Amino acid sequence: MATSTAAARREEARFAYDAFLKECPTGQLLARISDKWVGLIVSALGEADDRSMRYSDLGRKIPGVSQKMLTQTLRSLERDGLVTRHVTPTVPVRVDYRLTDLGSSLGCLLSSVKIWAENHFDEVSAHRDTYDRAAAAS
Amino acid sequence: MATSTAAARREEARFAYDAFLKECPTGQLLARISDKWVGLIVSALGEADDRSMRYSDLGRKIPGVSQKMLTQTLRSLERDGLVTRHVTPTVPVRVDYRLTDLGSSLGCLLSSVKIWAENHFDEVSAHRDTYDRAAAAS
DNA sequence: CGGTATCCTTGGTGATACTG
DNA sequence: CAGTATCACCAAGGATACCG
Repeated sequence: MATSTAAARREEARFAYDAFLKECPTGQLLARISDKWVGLIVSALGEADDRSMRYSDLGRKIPGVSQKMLTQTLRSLERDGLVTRHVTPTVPVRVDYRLTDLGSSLGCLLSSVKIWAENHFDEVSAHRDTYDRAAAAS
Repeated sequence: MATSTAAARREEARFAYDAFLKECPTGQLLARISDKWVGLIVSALGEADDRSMRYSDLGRKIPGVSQKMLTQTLRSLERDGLVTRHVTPTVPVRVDYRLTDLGSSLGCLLSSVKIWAENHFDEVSAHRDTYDRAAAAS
């Protein structure tokens, strides 16, 4: 029936997208890396002394992150082999997360992006003002 | 009143977060750069011959992107001065988006990240398998 | 301290249709 | 062709409370 046209097309589109993801896994990985929290966590870890930090220190260093996202992101990073999780079974448990060599290599790139952001922020800001003023003048 | 404790705390937290954004605009910019579509669009544009592409070519080159997201992302990039929008008023209107020098400098960094993703994908994949097998063995 | 489980809101995202 | 506008949806993300 024609009633299922939209649904069918939708399913088809989703299938095509999934197929794309399988054929182009790089895009998948790139999307993961391009995650907001991944960038912040990895660069925070990269700036740390020993490339390692405690869970709560990370939470403090990255304002605005919830426990959930912190844990979730760290888990996925651990799964991807970018960080390692070291548990010290003292009385108050201590957990450290440390960048692996793989993670460090990514960390270098991400911190260069971060540095770019720092260096060009005022420039971007100026462009925004210009753009907004032009829009307001309409 | 005690009844508004949760709401108050929430508002306070939001305020603190906004304050953070103002004090640390770099994070804001970093979050914007770390957008999924920003990465894909900028690197697509960076790989183009003249660093410029037509709207519909971009849509075709980046599978899975909707018109909405494409337009929206391009607008924000234009606002930030990373791309320019050039309209050729022919009969079927032709619109080209081109990376600015600022955008190109970011494009270099993002494509290095993309290259990293390509080079290390199998490594990450291997880590994932190991991790998943360990989890399944529990 | 370092999580996990639960609920709930928000907004990102896509489908559709319409304009110039 | 290149948008804009609207709706509808679902999953990401945050708040909260509870374990080890």
